Amino acid sequence: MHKKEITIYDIAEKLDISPSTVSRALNENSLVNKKTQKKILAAATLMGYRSNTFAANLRMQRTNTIGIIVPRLNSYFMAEVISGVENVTNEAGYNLIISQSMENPEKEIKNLKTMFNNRVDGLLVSLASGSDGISGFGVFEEKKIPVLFFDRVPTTVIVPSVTIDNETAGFQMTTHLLNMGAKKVFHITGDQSVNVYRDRTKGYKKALLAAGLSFNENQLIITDLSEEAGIEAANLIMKNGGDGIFVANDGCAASCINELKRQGKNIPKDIIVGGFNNDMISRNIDPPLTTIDYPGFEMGRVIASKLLDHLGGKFDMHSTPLITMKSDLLVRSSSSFINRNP
Amino acid sequence: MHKKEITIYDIAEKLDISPSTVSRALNENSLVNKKTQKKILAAATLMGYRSNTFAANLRMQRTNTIGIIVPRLNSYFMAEVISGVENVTNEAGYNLIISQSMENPEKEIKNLKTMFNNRVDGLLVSLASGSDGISGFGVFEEKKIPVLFFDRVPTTVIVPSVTIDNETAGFQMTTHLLNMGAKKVFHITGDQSVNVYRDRTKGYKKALLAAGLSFNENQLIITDLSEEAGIEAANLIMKNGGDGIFVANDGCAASCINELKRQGKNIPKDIIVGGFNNDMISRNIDPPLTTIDYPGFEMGRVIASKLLDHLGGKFDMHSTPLITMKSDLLVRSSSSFINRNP
DNA sequence: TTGAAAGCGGTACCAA
DNA sequence: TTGGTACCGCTTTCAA
Repeated sequence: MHKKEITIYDIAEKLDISPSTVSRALNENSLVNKKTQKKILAAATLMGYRSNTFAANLRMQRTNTIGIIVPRLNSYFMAEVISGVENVTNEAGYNLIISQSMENPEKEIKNLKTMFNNRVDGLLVSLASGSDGISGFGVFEEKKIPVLFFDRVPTTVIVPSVTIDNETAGFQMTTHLLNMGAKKVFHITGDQSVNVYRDRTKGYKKALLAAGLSFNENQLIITDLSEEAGIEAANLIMKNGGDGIFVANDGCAASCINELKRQGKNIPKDIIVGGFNNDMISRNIDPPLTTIDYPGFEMGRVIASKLLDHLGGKFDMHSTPLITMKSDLLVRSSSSFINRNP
Repeated sequence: MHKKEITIYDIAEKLDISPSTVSRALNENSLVNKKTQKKILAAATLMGYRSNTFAANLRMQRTNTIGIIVPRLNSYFMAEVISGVENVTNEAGYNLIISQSMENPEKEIKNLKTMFNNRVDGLLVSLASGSDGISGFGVFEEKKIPVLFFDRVPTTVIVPSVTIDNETAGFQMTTHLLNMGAKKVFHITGDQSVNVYRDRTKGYKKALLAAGLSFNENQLIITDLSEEAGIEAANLIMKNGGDGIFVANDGCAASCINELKRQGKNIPKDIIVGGFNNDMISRNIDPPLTTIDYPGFEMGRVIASKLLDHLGGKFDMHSTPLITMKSDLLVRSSSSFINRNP
């Protein structure tokens, strides 16, 4: 059905040389004569030759492909990360194959299997909530296929991972809210089996403690961090009274703020709020949201580079498994009287 | 370095049967005896066999991989689309390889080449601004590799594509703004060589005409639709005076509204505004933004299904090349006095 | 219902 | 610097 593909044999025959030489020339192997190479390259373009990756992969036992599995593709943060990853892998001539676990550990294992069967050279993973980061990964270890975790990483084992210091960030944010005068700070967060949320909560509690405040269980609101959850949490806070909120992501913080406003609260006069991620939304709601700058694109570039460097033998990921990236507290009007909009 | 992989030959040897039979059994070929098959399957799992996709691909001349090229990965809309695509392709056992053109036609061509060399079975493309959707695509046509365009599609040729009716949406939005009492409606949009923006502008002009208004060149503000562009546009509108704005995306609309508010304007009292896409941000700014609901996830599912159906021979994409999806006008407070927040 | 064997298109070792 | 050739692992035709 397809027109016949041109192979190195066709080129070899036409030029009356051996396939080995053609192969070498095409791969810019320095062993071949400059003139022969030029001739071969010219013939290749002329004949419309394209290399067959599969034959090469089959022979070389590698694929030039790296895989990435994320909990969900459709978040601003993940989109940024993937953009950063693509940027690096594409540059380096690697293919990127993507899948999402939909926050489902079983689907994660299924995706893992697919990646494995597709012989990815390396894997980037951000865990589904509820996943331990162990089940399903054994095969990769056995076959020495490098796996690098990022953002949501396993915590019961030490494996190569890139994160930010969520606990410190949570501590900074909470301390900031307390410093701005909040007396009763709520914390809206996600599934505590996920390291990022658990650590942010840890930082939150630590900050309360450091300020001599006791932690009250009903100030901790555990949700799925959706827009809807923000609204429900707002209602809860209206009922229980509070003057500060630290939300573990910006989208949820935004909808929470809006609900509070609808109910007549003034932000930041009555309640001050901080989010997390520095999503586009944090800059554009009213008032602009104090948040933690968590640079997704940059993280994407970092994890891809680490993995490729490891594959290239430039350094061993396992020698310094735990990498922490910088994150920053960004103070905006939602938590500050001084900068508040008129 | 790697532990030796188990192949069908290993299984064959162990069971003292031929590789052909093993291959058949593994592929659930009905020719093989049920008992033999059971035995083979058991041995395969026991021995830790995994099929080598490359050998199979090489032999079968197909890859079970589809490619997607988008202008930019890091937008809420694209993230939704890709999520939808992944959903379908993963379900169907296809791999998804992704790349972004960074709005650069040359990079688009490079990516096209990579996809081609990787022998993708089919390709999904949303064009870089400035791309004609022709250069670089010839090889796909020659080799009969199906290419399906979406959102940003070629306009000088008729090729399989999935879009929404941008002109009608633009017309609806503008008409709505006029109906709500706006006398001078600005339009902030993107590169007019891109079909989506050009068509929205067409709809905008048509609506003005239908309302008996003449189109004034300085009411058309062409930008890159970034957050910064929204701010600049706001300043321009402050200078020239206007009481309605139709912005071709929500992010830019959001920052524009915020700048107008900073300069003392009341939305919607002084100026009413409409956006495009129904991004998360549109629901959470103040006031909530009237917009066009453009369901990205759904579009992702549609394009992936179409392409896979085509590959499966279920229908020919070329028989009905132009598919238009539904989009809806969502009226919110940014353009309506009645629903306005107190 | 099973087996033998010829490829698919490269790569790389060994010889020349 | 080049050529000959075995081999990567699977699928499939033909024969048994």
